[in-house]
Parts: sequence; C-alpha cells; structure tokens
Amino acid sequence: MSFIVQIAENQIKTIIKEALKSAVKSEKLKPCETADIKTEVPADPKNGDYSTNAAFTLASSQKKSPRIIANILSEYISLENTYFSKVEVAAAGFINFFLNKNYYTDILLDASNKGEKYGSSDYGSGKKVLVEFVSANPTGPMHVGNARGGALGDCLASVLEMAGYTAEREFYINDAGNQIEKFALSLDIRYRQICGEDILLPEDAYHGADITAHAKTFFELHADFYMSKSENERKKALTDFALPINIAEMENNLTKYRIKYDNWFKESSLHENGEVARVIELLKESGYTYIKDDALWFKAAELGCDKDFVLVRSNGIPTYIVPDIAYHYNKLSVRGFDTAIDILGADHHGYVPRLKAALSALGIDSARLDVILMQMVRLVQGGETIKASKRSGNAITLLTLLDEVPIDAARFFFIYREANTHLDFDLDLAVEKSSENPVYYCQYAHARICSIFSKLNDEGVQFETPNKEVLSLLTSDEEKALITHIASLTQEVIGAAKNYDPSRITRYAVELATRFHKFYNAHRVIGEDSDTTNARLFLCGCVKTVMKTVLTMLKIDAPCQM
RNA sequence: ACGCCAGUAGCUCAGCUGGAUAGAGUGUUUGGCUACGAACCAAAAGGUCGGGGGUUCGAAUCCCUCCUGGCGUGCCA
Repeated sequence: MSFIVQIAENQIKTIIKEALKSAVKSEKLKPCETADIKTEVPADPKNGDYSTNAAFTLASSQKKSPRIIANILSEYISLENTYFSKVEVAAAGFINFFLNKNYYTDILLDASNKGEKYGSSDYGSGKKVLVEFVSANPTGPMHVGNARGGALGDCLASVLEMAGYTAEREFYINDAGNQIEKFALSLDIRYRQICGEDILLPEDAYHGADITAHAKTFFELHADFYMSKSENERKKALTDFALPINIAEMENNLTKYRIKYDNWFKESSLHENGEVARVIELLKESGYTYIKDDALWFKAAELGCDKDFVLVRSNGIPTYIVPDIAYHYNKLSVRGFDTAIDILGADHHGYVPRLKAALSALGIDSARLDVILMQMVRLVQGGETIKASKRSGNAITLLTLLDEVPIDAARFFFIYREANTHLDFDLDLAVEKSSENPVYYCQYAHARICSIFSKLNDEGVQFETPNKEVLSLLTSDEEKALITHIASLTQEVIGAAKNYDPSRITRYAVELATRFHKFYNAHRVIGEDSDTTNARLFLCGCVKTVMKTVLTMLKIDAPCQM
C-alpha cells in the first residue's frame, strides 16, 4: 500500500525519465542512465513544492550545462494525469514542480478515510523488534536519566509500531551479580546498626536513605531475630524482602509515567536456567577464548575491539558482560527477535563493541543489535544547573520529578531533543504551564479545533462533508502549508523509525500546531459562505485527528478543554 | 595516548543522509481581540555554521587536520 506523497515523488521520477527518453529520441540529448534522480522540498515555496536535481546529475555525461539540460528536459515534460500543474526551470538548473489541487484534496480525503490509522505504514513489514529501556538497577530509586530513557524507549516502540514493525517493550532487571551483593551488604550493615551493633558502612556501599528505610521496616517485622542467623542467611532474607519492594516500586513509578512493559526480564532467570553457563560453553567452542592467569579471556581484538577482555575471572565468577551476552543471545537467538534495540546511557558506549563482538562469535549478525546512546540530563532551575550527585544522595528521583512536573510535559521534554545531545531539563518551564512550553502549544491547537466544532453544535450550523470540488477551495498559502504537512506524516514516522529518533515526532507536532495557529489567525472557519466553511471544517477535522494521533503515539493527552 | 559523541543567533536547539538568500523557540524592540480560545498571530533585530585546508556545478552536511567540551579505554557494573 503506497501513500500519496510517495506517488507524487515517483511521478516526478517517471516524468523526468520520460522527458529524457523523448529528448533522446529527438536527438537533443544522448542516451544515459538516470539512476539517482532525487526529489526534495525546496525551503522557499517560490521554488515550487518539489524540486529535482536531475539536470545536475546528467551534466557530466551529457557534457552540457545543467541549465541547458533542464531547459531541454522541460520542453518534453508532460504533466498529464499527475499531481502537478506546472514546471519551471530555475537558477543553475533546478526543475521545480508545482502541485495541483488534486493533490491537496486527495491528501485530505486519504487522511480522513484512514482516520486514526493515517500515518501508519507497512514499512517495517512486521519485523519483530525488542526495545529494551530504562533497566535501572533495582537497588535503589530511579533518577531523571531513567526518565529520559523511559520516554525515549516507550515512544520509539510506538513509532516502530506505527511504521509497521512488531515492537515489544522490555525491562531487564539486574537482580544478580555484584550490585546485588553490594545491596545485600548495605542492607545487612544498616540492619545490624539498627540492632545496636557498632559497625560502619563501607565507602563503596549504597548510602541512600532508602536502604536504611528498608532495614528499618525489616526490623519492625522481625526485630533482631536475624542477628542470630549466619550472615548469608541474613543477607538473603534482607534482599528477598527489599528487592521485590523496589521492583514493584519501579513498576508503579513507570506506570505513573505511562509506561507499560510487555516483559520484565530477570537476569537471575538466565543463571537459573543455565543460559549463562551455556553461553560460556558456546564462546569456548567458537574458538575465540583462551586462558591467561587462570582467567578465561575473549579474543575481542580479533573481532575489531581495541583489546581482549575477561569473561570468567580467576576466582571462577563471570564478569558482568557474560550475563549480558547471554541476555542478548536470548533476545536474538532463543526468542528470535529480528532486531534488538537497547537504550543506554552514553557512558556505556565503550561496552557496545564488546557485546557485538561476543554476539558475532556466537554466530549472530551483530548488526541485529542496535544501541541508542543517550547523553546525560542536566536539570536546570532558576537558570542554574543542579548538580545531581548519586553519592550524596541528593539526586532527584523519577518519583519526585513526576510529582512536580505534569506527565505530559515530562514525556514531551525528554524526547524533544535527539538522544545524542545533552538535554537541559528546565524544571521551572515544565512546571509553570507557560506558553513557552511546546507541549501546551500543541495541545492548544487541538483544543481550539474542539472549540470550533462545539461552537458549530451550539449554533446549530450544518456541516456537510465536502466533495472534491468544495475541498479545492482551500488554496491559500496557510491552507496549503497545513495540508502539505499533514501529507508528510507517514514519511515522517518512517524516518523516525529508520533513525530511531522519536524526537522528530514531537517536532512534527509542534510544526503542525504552528501551521494551524497561522491558519487560524489568517482565516475564519465559521462565518464564510457554506462551501468555504465546510471545506475549512473538513481541514480542521483532519488536523485534529492528526494531532491526536501524534500525541497519542507519545502518550500525551489531546484535551479539548485546558 | 587512543576511541566515541558533541561544537549552528545572547540562551536552548532544528536543518529531512550534498542543494537555491542557513531556520524555529526563547530573550530584546514594536504592532494585532466589540472576532471560532491572545496559552495565539505579525514585524524588526540577531550568524566567520569552532578554526584552517580539501573533494565539485554546489558543503552546516562528505574527507583531512587542529582547537574546545563531555564520556569511555578494570579480573567494577
């Protein structure tokens, strides 16, 4: 199923090819290939709705100037049965195409017919993609960095779904390994302190108040009963008590943030079902391992990394990367996803090539793993950056953020910028509900359209679905600009999916709002002659649906009242 | 030392994989409601696209080289 923008662009290519054929037949041009004809939308509308560089690419093989080639081609161009009304040659040899009214009416009818499905495509042809994001350590509360990753991953999954992929959302729970050891140790010491033991918490343990709170609750339930048990028993009891609470808490917070996962995947399950051990065996079989200093090493350097790394320490305990390899092996091989996407903090970038190298050794095409690296979030308040330090425990938690900032604003802000750039999150701006806040700008456009339709009801004005002829009354610059933007939605979603960049969708929404507000200020919808009113109402209806589709995709409300 | 990412208007950022006079928002200045929501719109001002080379009809975009900032390069995770 193809969509109208695509049809129009293909028409241009065909038109140029046909013109070239005719020109060759008349011996004005030499026969040659026209493989890479590109179409683009000129920045300045004076230069048409579409433009092609065909004349430039032909210049060298034709041994003529682009301008002359463009002129020759334009003589042979036929626009019959196309979406174009006019062609012009401009500047050094651009061939500019102007859309006709059929295009605009077809876009609106298409958008209206498809309704909330408009913008969807089968670009991804149902490929199975697993998006793993947040995956915060269950040893403590989530912070604002997780808020960015959460919005990013969740919206990316939505974008992929809309572009025709089958996407699943997954949270990986690091409930094994060293961090959990440290967690257990910290809980244990806090518990013993409460029980009156004179003991200090090591520097590298968890110092957060949440640990103390867990120990206290545990003490209220069991008093000093566990002081008589062995340290291992006590630690196990403490983690068995605290870990589920933390995990449930994360799930609650993320639900509040409107994120719902398809799977919560436990690292411990990979140890229990033997997949970690299995992966170590497979890596050994691959021939990419060796023993040095009693440790098992991986020949990463042979697979493009800068150096080898340790898989199993000399004490027999695997390093952190082994469960991760097993986990990704599970995603791509055991569960058979076509692609795995991880959203990670940029400080993990050095680890990506290693993971990919290990997957290659296991016979998995490492291109099936895509990692999106996310730069850090800086919180700004009162024009100053808040230094968030995990050590001192004054980092702002996700929960605090969600209590202070409307969810709509938080989600929007965190994906307004590309993952790869630092993000300044302005707390004042997000909280203030001010007009500077782009999320309200978008919602306001939606609410305004709702108002128009409710006024219609109040005044008993009859709205008739316009036919093509009536729709072609929409010829002002503002109207055409709106329709053009509606037209671009499908490609925009595909582009966002292709580049793993949901921030394009927020910018699409802002641009849609901008074009609508301009239209709204320049024209009256109700009160013109009935044909014009009907046509404009139809346009407004399309804008409303598209805005709602886009905001819904980002799980942001599209209210009629605000 | 090496590697990754970034450097575009006072500030925060776009720039659609090489196109035409580099764009928004915000801030500054100035206009627009007896009008479907002024949470809006219009106008002015603001630039050596970090510097320097190169590739070609054409570069913010691609290549090289410097400068600056962030982060990596553990038998930590």
